[in-house]
Amino acid sequence: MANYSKQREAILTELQNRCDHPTAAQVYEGVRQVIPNISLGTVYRNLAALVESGEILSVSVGDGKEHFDGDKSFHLHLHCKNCGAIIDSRVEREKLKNLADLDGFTPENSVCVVYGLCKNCNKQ
Amino acid sequence: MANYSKQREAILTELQNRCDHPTAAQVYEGVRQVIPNISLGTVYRNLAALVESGEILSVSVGDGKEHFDGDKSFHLHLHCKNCGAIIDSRVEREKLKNLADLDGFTPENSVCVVYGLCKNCNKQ
DNA sequence: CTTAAAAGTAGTAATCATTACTACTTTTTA
DNA sequence: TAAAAAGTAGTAATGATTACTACTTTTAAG
Repeated sequence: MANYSKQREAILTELQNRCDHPTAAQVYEGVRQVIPNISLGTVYRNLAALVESGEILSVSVGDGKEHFDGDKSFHLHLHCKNCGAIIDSRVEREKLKNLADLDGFTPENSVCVVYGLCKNCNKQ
Repeated sequence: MANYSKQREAILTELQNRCDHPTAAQVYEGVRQVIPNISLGTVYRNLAALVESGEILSVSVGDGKEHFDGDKSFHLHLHCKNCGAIIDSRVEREKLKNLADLDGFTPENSVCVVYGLCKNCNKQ
């Protein structure tokens, strides 16, 4: 039934080859090295499909752009409100309690979002 | 030095009086009951200021809009990918490990973002 | 094979949440 | 009490994302 296209593969590969959290536009720039005439719309459509199929994660930090993450293992995203950096942190879950000692990062707040299906939507 | 205005107070009150996670447009609609000619721009500006000062939280779930939360105590946000609902969950932190048993919510993925200042930006 | 339906794409136009801007009002402070 | 500072309403502009159209690639059936 199809979910193959060299564009989608290039997009997934691009995401898995980098360890930051690129936006759609950044993924587009990266993939253009391989497929020069790929369309930005194609990047958006395939990123959405990859999120939907669970192959990648979408990370929203509130900077107006959606970020994407090829690493699906559980980790925190430390977002600097000054420079906008998004830093991965594999802190033990215990430390989630008081949010201290995050490699020099000074935490102020945290927001956790769990994606899935609610009780009502589960029953169809 | 100012951070008073009846508009800002009305916006904060609106957020604290409701227990959902309204968007800027929804806050605007609510506050208009009290200040009918308030401007949408004023709502955006004050929401940003309230987030900056730490009085409210911004919650991004990846639906293209920013949501705001007057409840700053730690809790999970369960986001249904079907109906878009954002449900509060005060699950014990232990359960973060396997993300099961969230009141009938079927979890697929989770993303946690910690806001603050990174090591570099800390040193000015 | 080969051909028609299905799925995907490039490129462009449209949408819409958010931000910027301007003239005006309220608050502060000296 | 008057001038500077901060905030506001209303509108215009921005920019990330989505929709749309004509075209290409893939799939599947005879």
